[in-house]
Amino acid sequence: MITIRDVAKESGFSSTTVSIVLNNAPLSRYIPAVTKKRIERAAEKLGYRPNQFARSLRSKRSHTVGVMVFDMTDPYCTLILRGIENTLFESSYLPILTDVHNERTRFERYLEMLLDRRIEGLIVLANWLFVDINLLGDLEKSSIPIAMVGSGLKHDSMSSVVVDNEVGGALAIEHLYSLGHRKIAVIRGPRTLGDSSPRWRGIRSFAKEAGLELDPRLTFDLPESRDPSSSFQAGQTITQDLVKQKVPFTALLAFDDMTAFGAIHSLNRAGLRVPEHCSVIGFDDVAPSALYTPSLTTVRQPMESMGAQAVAIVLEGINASLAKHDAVAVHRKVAPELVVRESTRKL
Amino acid sequence: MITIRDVAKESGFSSTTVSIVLNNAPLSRYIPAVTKKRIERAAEKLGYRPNQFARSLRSKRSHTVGVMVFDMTDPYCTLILRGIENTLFESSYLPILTDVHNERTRFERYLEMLLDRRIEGLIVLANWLFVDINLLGDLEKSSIPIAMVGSGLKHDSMSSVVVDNEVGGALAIEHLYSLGHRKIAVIRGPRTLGDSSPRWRGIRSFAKEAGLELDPRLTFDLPESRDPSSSFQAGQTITQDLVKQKVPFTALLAFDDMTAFGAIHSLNRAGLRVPEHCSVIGFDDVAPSALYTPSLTTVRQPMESMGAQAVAIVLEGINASLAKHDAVAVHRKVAPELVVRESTRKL
DNA sequence: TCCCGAAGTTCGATTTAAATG
DNA sequence: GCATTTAAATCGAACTTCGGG
Repeated sequence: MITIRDVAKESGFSSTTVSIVLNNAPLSRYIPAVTKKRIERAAEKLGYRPNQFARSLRSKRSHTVGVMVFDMTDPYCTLILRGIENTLFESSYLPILTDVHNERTRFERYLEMLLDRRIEGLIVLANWLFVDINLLGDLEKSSIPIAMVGSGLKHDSMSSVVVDNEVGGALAIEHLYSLGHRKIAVIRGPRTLGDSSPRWRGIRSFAKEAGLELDPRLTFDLPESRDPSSSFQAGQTITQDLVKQKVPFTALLAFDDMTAFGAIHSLNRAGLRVPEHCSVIGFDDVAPSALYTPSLTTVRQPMESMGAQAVAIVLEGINASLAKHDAVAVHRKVAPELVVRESTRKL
Repeated sequence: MITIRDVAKESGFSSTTVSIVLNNAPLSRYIPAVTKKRIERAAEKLGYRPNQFARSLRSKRSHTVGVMVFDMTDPYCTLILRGIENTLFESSYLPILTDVHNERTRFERYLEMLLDRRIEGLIVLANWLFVDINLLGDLEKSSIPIAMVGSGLKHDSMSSVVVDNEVGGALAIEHLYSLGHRKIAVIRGPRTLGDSSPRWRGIRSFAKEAGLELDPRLTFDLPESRDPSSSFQAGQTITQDLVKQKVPFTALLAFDDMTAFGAIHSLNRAGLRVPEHCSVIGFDDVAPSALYTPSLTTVRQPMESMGAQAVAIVLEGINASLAKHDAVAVHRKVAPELVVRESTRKL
């Protein structure tokens, strides 16, 4: 390996000067262009790459951001991760991605590993359940900027980026309503999931305003579960029961896209075609939704952008602490967007 | 921050002894239990965490493995990544995940960043196209163990883990044949993709053996593209043309699951129900396949296991180089598995 | 020679303080 | 004081050498 001393020897200057020149340090403005040229040429010639460990040891910076996902296999993560990765790349930060599988021990172990690597910021993708207060305590004391994506907990030492669930819920029901649907089945999210109640609030407040009645016999809750793909299963069984119940309905509003997939599956089994016999709308717009048969009408979360915003917040936090002003936590609520595809149609 | 010297002071021993005890170094067998206890207690009490930069600087080890994905949004990646993550976690290695978006510049930049961080091994997830010889050259000279997952290139300085495409192709056609199908449309992979030709070879050799005739008018190729989701599009348009062509067929064998989704979509549009009017089989068994309507019969790649195997190979390589024996590249071909679901049925 | 522990060097960079003309 | 350069201290752990019992 080539060290800074090799470059010093090759260029004929001291390693101090080499360091100053190659880092464009403040002092470098005193250094004449010829010297710089010679040093740069020497470094180039030798293929010098500074040792990051030595550099980090001295400077106490890692140029690294930790990313914790609660479950990678959830398609909800994919695009958010891409947004994160893209934005970090532009700033030359390297992400360290960890997947905690919704397990507490994994969470703790990974958090420790990340802090050991001196990550300068942390992004938490809390895509599904798992809201543990103690756990947040562990995070707080780390004193690095933290942003949570996709979970509504407002904590004042951690920033957050969430979709506006209330608006989203309203958007969904409004779409069905405007297509002429009046008997609408609703599958709400699990009670303890932060997204569930605001989304339901949005639905109810639109219904009230429009004079639409939501039949309690057509309203269901997803069960609690730490497995995101379970919402497919639950969507299936709930819809089975719904059909058996014989209370008529012409549309179904699902808590998320996975639930919608499960619902469509069961509707088909029962001989009900989507959208001919029943319209179905989801939430999220995960990647498979566009590829489904029929392609799914849904309320999109701008996931890539949410990831990008989380990074922006964390990077600002890092810069603030470098400049010794301390940044306060930011809470951003982003607007969802209705995406109309094939699974809904006029009554 | 608490340093080793603080622990030394607290425990009353020198930092040398502390280092020896805490790392369980060879010399530690001379150190009496009481000393160890006292040092461990002091470390515990102070909450000592060794500085990884200092440690790595000295030991020249990073306990880090690089993972390069060619396109994260490809659902094919998800489970492989989980397999990788799981296995690395067990060995206390930390993955650094990079997504090169199928772009050469990103590839180069990330490779540089990873090598700068002194990754001890590299896993490349070459899920889709992009086979560039020069690029492999860049990799080779890095002299760390490398394993490629999902791409068939046999390079003798890099290990690889791939599914047995020939067996897989045969499995797929055999399934359709055994259900009584004789007029089978086939959508092959892109010509330049490594997986395409062995898969086709498997199909043909089974057909030959079984006396099944493959009508050239029912055989198509996916176009080249660097976007994995394009195979959905291509599957759609090819199937549209196929239907228009009016050459009768009762089953369709798609290159991969995405293609199958596109095909099902177009069949539905044309009023052909799957599997009632046409059976469809895919390849890969990506996560959405189980959730599709109808759920997709497919040939599964054991992706999680493939990821795990890649890690195992790389870790072996690392250990070998630590022990000064040099490891040779390993090429593993793993067996695919037929997964029968709803999209195929007896004629 | 075996056991126990410490002093001092090293890893490769950054940074401070200081020396030159 | 100014422009230019550098010797030496520093970051925190690991390892080599050495000394005393």
